[in-house]
This record gives sequence, C-alpha cells and structure tokens, in this order.
Amino acid sequence: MKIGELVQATGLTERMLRHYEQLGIITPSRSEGGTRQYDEEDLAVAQLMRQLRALDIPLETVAEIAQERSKHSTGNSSCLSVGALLEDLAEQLSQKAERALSLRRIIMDAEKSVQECKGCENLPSSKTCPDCPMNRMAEDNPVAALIWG
Amino acid sequence: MKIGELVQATGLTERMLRHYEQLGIITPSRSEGGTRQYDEEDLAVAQLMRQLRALDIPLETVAEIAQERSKHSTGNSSCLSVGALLEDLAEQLSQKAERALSLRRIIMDAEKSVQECKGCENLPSSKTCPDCPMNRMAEDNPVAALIWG
DNA sequence: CGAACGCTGACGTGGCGTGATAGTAA
DNA sequence: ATTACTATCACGCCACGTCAGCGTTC
Repeated sequence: MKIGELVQATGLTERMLRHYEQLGIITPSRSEGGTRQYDEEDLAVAQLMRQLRALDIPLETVAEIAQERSKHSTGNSSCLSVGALLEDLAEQLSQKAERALSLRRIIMDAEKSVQECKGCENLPSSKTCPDCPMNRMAEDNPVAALIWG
Repeated sequence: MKIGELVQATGLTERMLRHYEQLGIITPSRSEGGTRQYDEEDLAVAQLMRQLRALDIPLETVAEIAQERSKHSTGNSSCLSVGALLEDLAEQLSQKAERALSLRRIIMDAEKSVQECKGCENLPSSKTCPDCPMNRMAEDNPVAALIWG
C-alpha cells in the first residue's frame, strides 16, 4: 500500500510516517519510481506506534529498538542486546501501569470525599467550611490536598 | 519549609515548584519578606506531582483540577464540577494502565521469540536466516515486526 | 555583616510534531 | 488529475533550564 492508504488506515499523517522512517522505525520498500510501498507488517508497526505514542514512549526509545538488530552480525549478539532493550521497555510499562492504578485509587478516594459536599451551600474552603470532611481528607490524601489547597 | 528544603525532599527543582505555583497547583504561603513557606500538604502535593508527571499527565489538566473549587461559591456546585474532573482523570489512568499492560504482553511475547536466537551465528535478517522463528513472529506480533523490519 | 539562600522576569532549549511551500516525478 | 516525492524552513506547544540582578534570612 502507498502512503495515502496507510494514512487512511492508521490516522497518522504523511509527515509522521516519513518522520518515523527517518528515525529508522518504519522502513517501507520503494517502487521503481521511489514511491513508498508499505506491507502488512509496516501497517502493524504503524498501528503499534499509535499505542506507543499514546503511552508517551519517546520516538528515540522506539528507534533504538528498531535499529539494534541491524547493528549486530550474529543472531546471538543481537538477541542479547535487543532482549535487554525489550525488557527495559516492558519494565517501564509495568511501572506505568502500576503507578496509574495506584494513582487512580487515590483519586477515587478523594472523589468519594468530594461527593460528601453534595448539597452543601457553604463557600468551599477550609475557613468558610471548617467542619468539612475535606479538611481531614486533605491531610492524608494528596489529591484532596490539591483540590482543597 | 522553604523552597530549598522542598527541593531536597522531593527531587523537584526550584523552577518546577515556581512553575507549578504560577499554574495554581501549589500555593504556599509567604513570609513577611516574600519567601515561600511550604507546609505538609504542599509537600504531599509536590510528591503527587512527581507521580502525575511520570505518567505524563499535562500540567494544564492538573491545574484545572486545582483551580476548579475556587471558581464556585457553594460546596454543592464545586463538588459536581470537581467530581467530574476527577472521574475523567481516573478514567484516563485506567486506559493508560490497560494499554500499558496489553503492550507489555506483546513485548514479552516478542522477547520470548527473540531469545530463540540465542546461540545463532547467522546474520540476523529474513534473507540471511530464512528459517528464523522471527519470520513467523513478525507476521502477528507488531513488536517483532518492528525489530525484524 | 556576609554567605547562602530566595525572589522576579525574561529568554533559551529540547522533544515532538505541524504546516507551508516549491518544484519534480509517478 | 491526483497522488507521492525530496528538501527546507518556519512555527507552535509544553515543561522546563538558565541567567541576570536584586532582596531576604541566619
């Protein structure tokens, strides 16, 4: 498929696809005339890029992984290097997932507390609503502190 | 505590803390002379910021949450708005966690496949190692396609 | 009183794109 | 006629870094 079709299929822009190519991430073959010819694997990688970008994985990180294999002359040595890069990335993703979930808990706890202000007609601040449950919540929930600060 | 102590305690920089203040995220009191005085809640929020930034949550998103309460004159109305913002963020975090974990699976699958090249002395590419398991893997694992492309 | 620390304000930087334009080729 | 190519330059956003020049704190 040509670049326009890939744009349709992925929602990426031509600019992005060419940029990724410059970084060695997607390397389509070319027609006689120089037109990029993307295959199914290129499509899969392009879609992968959307996921990676949605997770704010830097293009450089991806580029390193994409290029590592070709820096080696044996399967054995490339396997070791590439494996290390993949493990790194997997570890980062684990941490992100963990962080996201733990933060989510904190946010939902804070939200529960916020809901208790339903129906309250006081001006919401520690001075104008001294008995508000938010006052205590802000002491041990940072998100509550953020809101209430 | 003064800004220097907060820097020690959080690993953030002075610049970041002042920036967060400009956005209304952390609002320490001031001494007579104008020096920022951070309390325990400010510390908690500063630490929260590290988590949020590690997850690439835009400062603007955090700033909106931090400032929403003060835009309302009753607990009831602020509760509704702030609650909605918190739910949004919680939802985003859920999605991030999901994405991260699903991507992690794909990466680890690819890595498993990569490990099979241990001990291989061929030049690692589809042409020079036609029977390599990577050839099949690249067809249904986008990360494998990225490496092998 | 002086060294260390803090303040504001303004400008610079790096990552990640976006867009525009121009001229050519498929 | 439409689409794609190279190349280049500018622009913009975000989250800071950096520096100058001056005020505060201990």
